Amino acid sequence: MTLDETDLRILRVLQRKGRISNADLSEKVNLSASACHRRVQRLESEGIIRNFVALLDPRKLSLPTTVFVEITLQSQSDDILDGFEKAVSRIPDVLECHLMAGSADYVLKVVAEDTDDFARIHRQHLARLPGVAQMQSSFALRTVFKTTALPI
Amino acid sequence: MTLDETDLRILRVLQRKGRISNADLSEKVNLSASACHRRVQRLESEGIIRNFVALLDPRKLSLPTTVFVEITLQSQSDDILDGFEKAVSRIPDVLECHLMAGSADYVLKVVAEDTDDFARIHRQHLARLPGVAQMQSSFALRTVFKTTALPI
DNA sequence: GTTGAAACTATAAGCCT
DNA sequence: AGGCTTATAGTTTCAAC
Repeated sequence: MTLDETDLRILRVLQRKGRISNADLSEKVNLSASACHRRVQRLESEGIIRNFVALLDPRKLSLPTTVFVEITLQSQSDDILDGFEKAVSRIPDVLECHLMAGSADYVLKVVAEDTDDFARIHRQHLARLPGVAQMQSSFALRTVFKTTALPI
Repeated sequence: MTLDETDLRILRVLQRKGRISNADLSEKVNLSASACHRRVQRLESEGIIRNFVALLDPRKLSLPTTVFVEITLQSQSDDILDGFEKAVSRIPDVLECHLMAGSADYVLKVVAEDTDDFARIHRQHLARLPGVAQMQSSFALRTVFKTTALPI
């Protein structure tokens, strides 16, 4: 399960052009089409490549608002944490959930149409999350940039 | 540039399976292959679909550590902001940069191998960013979940 | 928006070096 | 492991409805 420089080159390309044809990819990494295809298959089956997705434009879908929500729980017992994580994972507007070190227990990344829509998400979903002691929402005024490409 | 329910169905599928064949996609959304293909082309050319990418497993690539970095600048003048944004966009370890309302000016999402690697990123890149007055880093202990699929 | 057909391209599997 | 060949499968463009 070790990655050589050719594997990394393949991954660097696929992180940016997920629908590149195998022929074009093989040319970019100086490999025959069949050898390249075998490597991509291996990277997929080993789970290095998780999946291929389309990235959509949040603004064109009227979801330009990103909000980071810091949450402190009433306690750090496993039951409370599990219950919270299960509940939060069911909210489609929450794109990320991280368990944090330090002050807050969790940070959520939420997308919304606007502040009103975030108020709805808050009322309908966030305010009903179990075990929450405190919640602080920070609005992004503008997303400067965003990438899914890991620095490899 | 208006999206009907079929467009949304196409987008919902492609957000999760970016390499699904047009034949399979057309079946899922109850459309003929050619009509489906035309719609996907339109969604791409209109920029609703930004691009197709491979999502990699950060853990398998030894990048399991996510750090949120809150940054306050020395001033909010356009020059300072532009200089900061230009510089931060050149750091490959920074996956996201958001201009924030409220206390901090910017929030960065950074990935690293471990705390030592983050120390290197901090020393090599973050500490050298122009116009920074204050910086506070918050480590994620665990990413509970993460998706790129917008709630449409 | 649908169907069907044609030319092209990509993918999978087997075999050789 | 890479590379080559063949068979299968998928894509793209066209026409006509």
